[in-house]
Amino acid sequence: MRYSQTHKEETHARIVASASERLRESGVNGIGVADLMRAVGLTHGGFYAHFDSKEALVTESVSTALGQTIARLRAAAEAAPRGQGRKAIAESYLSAAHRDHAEKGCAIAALGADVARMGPSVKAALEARLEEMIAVAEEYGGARGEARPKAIAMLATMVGAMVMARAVKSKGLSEEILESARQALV
Amino acid sequence: MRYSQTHKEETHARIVASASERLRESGVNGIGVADLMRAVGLTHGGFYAHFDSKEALVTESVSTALGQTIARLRAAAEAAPRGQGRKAIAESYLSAAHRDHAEKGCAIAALGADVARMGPSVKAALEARLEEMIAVAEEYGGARGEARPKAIAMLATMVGAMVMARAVKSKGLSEEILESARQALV
DNA sequence: TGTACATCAGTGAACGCGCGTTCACTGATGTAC
DNA sequence: TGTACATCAGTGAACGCGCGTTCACTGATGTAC
Repeated sequence: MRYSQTHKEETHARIVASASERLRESGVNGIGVADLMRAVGLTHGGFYAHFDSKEALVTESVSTALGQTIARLRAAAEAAPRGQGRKAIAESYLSAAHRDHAEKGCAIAALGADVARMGPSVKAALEARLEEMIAVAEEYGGARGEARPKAIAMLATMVGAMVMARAVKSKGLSEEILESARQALV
Repeated sequence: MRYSQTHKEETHARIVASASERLRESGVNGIGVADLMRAVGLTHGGFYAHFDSKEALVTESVSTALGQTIARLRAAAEAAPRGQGRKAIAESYLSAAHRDHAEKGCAIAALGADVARMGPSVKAALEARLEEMIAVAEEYGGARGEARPKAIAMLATMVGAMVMARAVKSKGLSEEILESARQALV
């Protein structure tokens, strides 16, 4: 086919963008390479011309997904009135929309436990993005002193609340979990 | 074989006890029925005499696992000096040992995202145990007023910190996450 | 400008293997006589 | 007490299917002449 010089890179990016959603939706072991390729209109045979392994795709997908989440949190903080950045971040993350659309949401909440069972390169990719996330939370945290541990604890509360809110059956308890976390992050 | 009246119940319990560890270790889609049965010295054919489906085993396994976690947290709180229950719960949960042994740890941190993708009966089983966990956190939370939301937020912080501490590559950041969550839950 | 050719992104069959589930069967046991 | 039998927990082969990965091949393209 020999398209333009950037054609392969564009296809690669399309695969990652699509896979990052499908993986968050189904879990790493919940969807296969063939389905991930089919989702962008390709066949599975071509997969290994783009990635060394499924794990390599997961690595890129997690990084891409978290990059988007970070951008969203930063945008929410910047759009908020002065001094309200922390609150805006918490409310953006702890929304019903986020809970109901894991495929567009935080990859730590959706795939954190899967990544914990994978190799060091996936964990390193998640870690690099987590450091960016900590930096954002720190910047808008409004804490005087101890800013970094407070930023980390804030993220832990958000991630844990999202995992719990999704794993529970009753809508009432799910809402209560999100609201409790929001209150705690005032 | 026709053993004693309780023989089948004992085998059933042995399968659940073993599976609850293997599932936390590997994730719901990371280990199969045959391996789970092999782990207790049985063959996979007998599985459906004990459970309607793999999902039914996951339901029982999650409930059993969380029952143990709740007992452990309660024991830590009861062993602590008066007024130190909350701190004892946080330190028990946010330990390096817990991070390094997911198979013996909290099923919400290990399997929460998997449960979120499963049917209502698994979610209902997790929810029932989560309510017990909230009750324990509330009892020892030491909060005056707003005890329940504070208990929920505490659990969210613990679960999220554990997920993040396990998903990260560097030991330093992992420790920092646990320590930040401990500080936040003073 | 027109034609032959080298490139290489993507195809699809195949590899060995494990998945969840079903089912006819086995054989050690407690019970009935 | 001794023997025949009904029970049923557990066995293992088989179902159709999907898994991650490999590889010989295709065919539309940009380039060289």
